[in-house]
Amino acid sequence: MPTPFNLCDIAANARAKRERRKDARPGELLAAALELFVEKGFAATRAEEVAKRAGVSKGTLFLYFSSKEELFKAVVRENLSGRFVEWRLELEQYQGSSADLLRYCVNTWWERLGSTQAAGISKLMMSEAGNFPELAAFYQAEVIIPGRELIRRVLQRGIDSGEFRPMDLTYGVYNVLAPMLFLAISKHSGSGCMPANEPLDPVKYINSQVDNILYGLRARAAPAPSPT
Amino acid sequence: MPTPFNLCDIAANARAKRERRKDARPGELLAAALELFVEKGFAATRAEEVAKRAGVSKGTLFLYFSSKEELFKAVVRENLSGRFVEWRLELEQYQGSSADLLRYCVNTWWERLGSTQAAGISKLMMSEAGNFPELAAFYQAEVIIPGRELIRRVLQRGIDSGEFRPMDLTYGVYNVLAPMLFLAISKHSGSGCMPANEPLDPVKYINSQVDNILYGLRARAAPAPSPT
Amino acid sequence: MPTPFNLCDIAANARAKRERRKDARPGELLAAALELFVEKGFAATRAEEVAKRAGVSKGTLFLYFSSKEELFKAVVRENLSGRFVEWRLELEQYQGSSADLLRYCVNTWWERLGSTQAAGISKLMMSEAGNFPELAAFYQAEVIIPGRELIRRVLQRGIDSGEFRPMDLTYGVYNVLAPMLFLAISKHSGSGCMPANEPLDPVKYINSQVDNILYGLRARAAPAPSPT
Amino acid sequence: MPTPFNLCDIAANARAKRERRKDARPGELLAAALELFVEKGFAATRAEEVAKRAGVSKGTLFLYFSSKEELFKAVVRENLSGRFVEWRLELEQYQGSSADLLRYCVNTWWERLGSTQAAGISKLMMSEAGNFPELAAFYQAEVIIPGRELIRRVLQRGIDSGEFRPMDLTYGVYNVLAPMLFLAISKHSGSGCMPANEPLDPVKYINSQVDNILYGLRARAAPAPSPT
DNA sequence: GATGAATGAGGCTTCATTCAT
DNA sequence: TATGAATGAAGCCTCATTCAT
Repeated sequence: MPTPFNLCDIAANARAKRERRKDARPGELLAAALELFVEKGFAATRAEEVAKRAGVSKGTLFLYFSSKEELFKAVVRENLSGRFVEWRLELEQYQGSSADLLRYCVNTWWERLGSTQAAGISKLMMSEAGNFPELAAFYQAEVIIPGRELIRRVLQRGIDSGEFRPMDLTYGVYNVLAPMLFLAISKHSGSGCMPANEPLDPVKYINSQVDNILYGLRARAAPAPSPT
Repeated sequence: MPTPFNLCDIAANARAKRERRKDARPGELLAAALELFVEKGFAATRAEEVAKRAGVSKGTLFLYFSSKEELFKAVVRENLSGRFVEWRLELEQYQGSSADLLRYCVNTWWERLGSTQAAGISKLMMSEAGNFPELAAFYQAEVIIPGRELIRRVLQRGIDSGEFRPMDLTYGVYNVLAPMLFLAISKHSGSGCMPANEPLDPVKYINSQVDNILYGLRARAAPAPSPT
Repeated sequence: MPTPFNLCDIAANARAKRERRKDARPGELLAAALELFVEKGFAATRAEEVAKRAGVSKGTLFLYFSSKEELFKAVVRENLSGRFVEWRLELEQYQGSSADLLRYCVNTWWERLGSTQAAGISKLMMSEAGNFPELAAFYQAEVIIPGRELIRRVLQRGIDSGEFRPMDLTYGVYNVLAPMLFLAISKHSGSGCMPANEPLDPVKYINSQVDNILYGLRARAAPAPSPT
Repeated sequence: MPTPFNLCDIAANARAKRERRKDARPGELLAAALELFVEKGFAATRAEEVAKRAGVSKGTLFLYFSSKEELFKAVVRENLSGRFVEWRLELEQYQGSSADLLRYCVNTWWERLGSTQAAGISKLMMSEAGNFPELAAFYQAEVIIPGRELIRRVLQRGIDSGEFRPMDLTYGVYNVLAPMLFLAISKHSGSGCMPANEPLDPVKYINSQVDNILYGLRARAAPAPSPT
């Protein structure tokens, strides 16, 4: 381009640079939103702060997401719902014992989700679902139902193969889900849950829990019947 | 009634009624606050709505509690902190086996706390602790520390008597706490946690969990070592 | 009265004691109100705090004064308006020179009013008159007009006797009033007026000011004319 | 205009106008705030009314000033603190006699500050300092200390040159300050201070006061000693 | 007369969302 | 597209005044 620079050239140049970064915008906003939603919760996170952390202005946020609720849904899709398909495939192709699969399953969850910011979304939904019914319905359909189904399949596999005792899976899944959710919650609840001077070591905790679960699941004589 | 009424009787009677009403106010406000805090969370609960549900005006609330935070602390004291003393005594006087004590303990918790509104406070703290540091510190000192101590004592009792295997109690307590907290959370998280069409039956869930825990705790050969 | 004491007797006894103190009530309330009005201003003084300082309940305050404004008027009457009559008599009977009378006058003002809480009312009116027009009108009629008149008489006496130079008294009175008001203000303005580390010594200040005033008032050749 | 308009020109122009508007906002708000603070006092001025008088909404005010107190500080900086530097320079370069400097000084004060709204701030601080300690400390440091220092220098100059008699400057400054403050107060106190039918003519008042001051300051035999 | 519980209007401040540029 | 100034509804808390007792 020849020399006679003018303001319009500069503007055009700026516009070009802007457009080059344009595609990255939603991703940067989603990352910033994830961090802040997990840190402060949905209601307590200010739209302006999300924008600032993503390096854009408040107006730009609403250019990409029509409201704070839509931003949240996009965060859930990006970090949770979108991953169930590949995960299900992986579990279906697992070759070892069902006990190993369960252990693998929980550890994998920890590595890929539980230990990341994404786990904070679970904690968040538990407290804010009541105040934001539309978000609750969305989360229910996109995350909770598919997630439970995954665990159910692993347990059913163990029962079918004779490794696990027969059980009512509707409750059985919670033997697995409860410790996972609890760990996720405790990692994101600061002093609201755990004494500050005794933080939980996640790997130790997971192994302690899986040991317990497997004791309970293994096929053998029933435990002393509960006195109900 | 045959005795002769006079003005003094009437005045005394009136004053008594007035004072009875005054004495009832804090309790009514605390009950309304507990409901709303559990239903909506701390930040999302409006002071005016607490007052309305207690049948008084906005100003009256601040006559009894100097701020929303103080109201919350009072709710915690009324429903949680205040009960630890008698509970500890009860556990110390228990005569049966430690396995029975543990089962009794968890079931009692469910009857007296877990199944009541009070359990919602635990869920609430997990999400709002980060946004209200002073409340978090208060809750930590008044509820979390004493609660963990109670569980720890029960497990230690079983270890000392040879019923339970030796273990690192810092993690052991979570084998008990995690299912309790999870149940408390799931009962107060609406659709944020549990599928709406398959609600958790608490008693079944608790027995399922205690069975598992006791399998894990019983003194015997260690389980297959976790592959870490 | 014969023996059969009952609750009504006790009540009657209490009522008697109450009535014995009844006449003192308004005075105690006025004293408390003066203190607080001077300390905090009219708008910033809470009715309840006046009542508490007087040792009665909030309701009692409104029993004796129908509103906060009426309470203020009563304070002004008690502490300012009511004293002008005797003061005027005293000045009219003064025997010495007019210079001495002026010095006596200012020093007396300091002893009886300026150094007391009452002086704070003047400061108060200057700032709150605009927000409370009815109080302003009241104060104007009951205090400002009579007070100016007193000074004017002293100066006129000096002019008539040839001690003071002739002057426009409408402005002349301010040569006297300004330092008095300034002193009153500075004593009641805390750090709003005077540097905290150099408080004003009232007696030194008054003498310094009267010296200056008398220089200016004495009958003699006019000063270098102001260049207007 | 013959030159070819293009989009860039239009955009640049628009941005310029917008920014001109933005830059004007703080000034408009400060002007409105000054008026209202002087008229009603700090506590009695409602933030919303400041906004309305500046032609913006309540929210906009807090966009520029984080709280009512910060707004007030900005008003003080804009109208008082910010002017001391240039004023001190001006006084230091004055060439005439110290008597003339003093007269010039007081008249200049009247023209630039005393006769403007800014003088109302002084009155305001005297009454509200006690209720807003942080504002009091700010005003003390930014206005009172520097202001006194200015007067002190003028008097010291006269003493050094032999025009004025030696004196304790700590009290001497009040011979000058008192009439100035009194005038400022009386102009902004409405009927709280001055009889409505005899308003003070500031120039006459000032000259009357300066005449008096200079009589008192001139180097010569001491006045008749005060009888203390 | 005396009490103090109750009221509710009013003030400061926050923040999601809009829109002119 | 991108900006960020502007809006105004909503929430917490205060306090003069009322009134049943």
